[in-house]
Amino acid sequence: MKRKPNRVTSHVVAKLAGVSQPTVSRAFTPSASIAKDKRDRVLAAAKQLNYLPNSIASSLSKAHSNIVAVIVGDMNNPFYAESLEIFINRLQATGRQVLVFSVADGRDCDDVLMRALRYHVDGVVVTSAHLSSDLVSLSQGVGIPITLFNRSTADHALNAVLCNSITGSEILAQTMHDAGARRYLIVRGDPQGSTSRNRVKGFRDKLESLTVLPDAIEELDGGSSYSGAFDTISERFADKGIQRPDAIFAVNDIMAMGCADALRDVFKLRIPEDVMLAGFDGIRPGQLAAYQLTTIRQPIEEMVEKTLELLDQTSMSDEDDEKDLITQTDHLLAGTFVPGKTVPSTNT
Amino acid sequence: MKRKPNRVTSHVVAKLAGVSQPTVSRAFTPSASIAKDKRDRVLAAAKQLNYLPNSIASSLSKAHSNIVAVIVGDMNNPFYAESLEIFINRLQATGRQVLVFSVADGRDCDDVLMRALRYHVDGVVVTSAHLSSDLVSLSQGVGIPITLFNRSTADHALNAVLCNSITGSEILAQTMHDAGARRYLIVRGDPQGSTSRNRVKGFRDKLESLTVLPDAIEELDGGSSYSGAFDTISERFADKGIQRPDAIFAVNDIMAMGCADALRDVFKLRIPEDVMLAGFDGIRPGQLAAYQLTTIRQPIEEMVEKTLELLDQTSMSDEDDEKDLITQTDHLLAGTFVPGKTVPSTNT
DNA sequence: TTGTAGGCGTTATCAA
DNA sequence: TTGATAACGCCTACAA
Repeated sequence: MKRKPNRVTSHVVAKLAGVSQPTVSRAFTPSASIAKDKRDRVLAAAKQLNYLPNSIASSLSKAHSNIVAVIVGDMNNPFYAESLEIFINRLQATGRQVLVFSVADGRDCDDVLMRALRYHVDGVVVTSAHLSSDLVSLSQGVGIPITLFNRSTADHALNAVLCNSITGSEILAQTMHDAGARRYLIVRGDPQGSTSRNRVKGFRDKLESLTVLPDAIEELDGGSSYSGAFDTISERFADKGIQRPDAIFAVNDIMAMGCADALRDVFKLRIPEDVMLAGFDGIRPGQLAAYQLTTIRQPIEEMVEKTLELLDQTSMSDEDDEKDLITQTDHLLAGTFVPGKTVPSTNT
Repeated sequence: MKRKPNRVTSHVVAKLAGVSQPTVSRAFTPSASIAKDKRDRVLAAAKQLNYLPNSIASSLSKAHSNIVAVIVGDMNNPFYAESLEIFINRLQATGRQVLVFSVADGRDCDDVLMRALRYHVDGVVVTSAHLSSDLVSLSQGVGIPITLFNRSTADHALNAVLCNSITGSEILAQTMHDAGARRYLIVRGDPQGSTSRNRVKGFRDKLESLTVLPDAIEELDGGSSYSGAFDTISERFADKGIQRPDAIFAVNDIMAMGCADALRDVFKLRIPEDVMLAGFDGIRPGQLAAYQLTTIRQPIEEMVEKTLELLDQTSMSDEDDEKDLITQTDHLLAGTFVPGKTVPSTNT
């Protein structure tokens, strides 16, 4: 159980450079005040010895770790893959690193969050799954800020950054209605998830205000995935007895893609001539030539920016005075309507 | 600059539980020998105080961090997104965390690797970009193992895990040849990358052994991306003067998808009737109804498993005796031929 | 600008 | 099994 032989620490470098250990530390701190020649001497010694400052030790003495945890759910949904990449790039650009965690589906999010907290990360971004309120209060006790991304909690216990699902869905409902849709099918995602619920609600409410009768609106579960939606459509359209919808709203693009493929390949239906289709998210593959979905694009870049901003604010705030806490709330950003080719355009 | 007020450490818990500080540590170590009643008392106190063991401090005392760094290149290529997810799941399952880094295109990989090394990670997985030999030797000096994933180095300075590109490409060449292809177009990826080079080589060599003449084989750059390949095909096929190929081999699926869309949507060509097409990787979107690519599926799960195995072996090995070092080499795993529908089948 | 001394929160060592 | 004590490698005082 011997220690590694070549553990080269700042002390070793200091000795070689003929300076004190803190001077080595200063040489690696851009803002520190140190004589140029000493810094050069230290850096030379460091290079010679293959010395790298130990960020772990640094994190221990400083209060923060320069690490942000990101908890992702379904990486098969390009929306989350794209988001993750942007988080990584933004954080890297500001000298921070990303500790990623993946949560299968439902419950083990708590476990994963606990791990993140143990690393004393500077903040946690949750893009998926539900947190138990125990864990939320724990994180607040420990003083690590959490921000939800693309979802929110009923009680607004946490900051959340989202694209405005309601207004987005309303636009899609209006567009389909204008294009002459009469019978609607909504393919929802996780019924527990706030995002799917809001999108469904926005869509339904808008249709209602357009005097579409409730029994002209059908709703099915698409499991939030390509294959789930594919199967749902396959099953629904297989039954020729029931009247088919002429407009389908999938609450996210990945499901819309599943719908599109089922409609075209299994039932030889044309989109939008036979059935019109809309999605939500604006993911890249949904805009490929094979799909060109009519959808709402989430402003991912801005959402990421906002999320990080909130984390920083929250961690800045001194938790001495409880009353001074930043109010936890939802932050809604507007999405962009993408016309696409899966709903006929009417204004030309 | 006051410290956080509620810093609850093992000392605090120890005091409340009426034990010594190391006993608290033991209570959180499954394998430690500690009386059951004491452990219970400690855990109760910990819960009451919202105490979580500080993994950063733990990493400092122990020699390792339980963190593995994964450097990803192009997250828009689902192959890497899928791989990353599997790495995360595997590592999480074994009690380790993943620090992800993203490398834009070429050069800044060194910077990112340096950061990883500073965190004294247990290992580094590189799925993209080129490492300077300086950095490689630095990492070896520091004693942190690096394994390449889906790429290799010319000098075998590092362990690498790859799918056998040569044999895979040979199968594709044979299949297309059997299907009656006469004029071939290879769409390559990064010409610097070992993976693209090997796939091109395997394909060409096989064609040569089938007595296809070199001037019946064309090669173009597809930039390793959907849009790059889309553009390349668009440009090439726009020129009707030059004879068109009747078979296209894109060295990865994401480019094959770009080729497919360009062929179908821009030039109204049918696949495989007018042009046959093959990819490589076996990514999920490439098997969607809209594409159903003929391709080679990389055994990602096994590749990940092997990669982690190599990291563990290397970090186990005592670096006292230089001679005992595990030999760095390429580890080739076999891919699976996926028939798909973009090359006509001939055996039925 | 530089060096000395102490602390960050944990695990390892060694007696008891 | 338990507790005292010493690392782990850095940063932040503070004094020179």
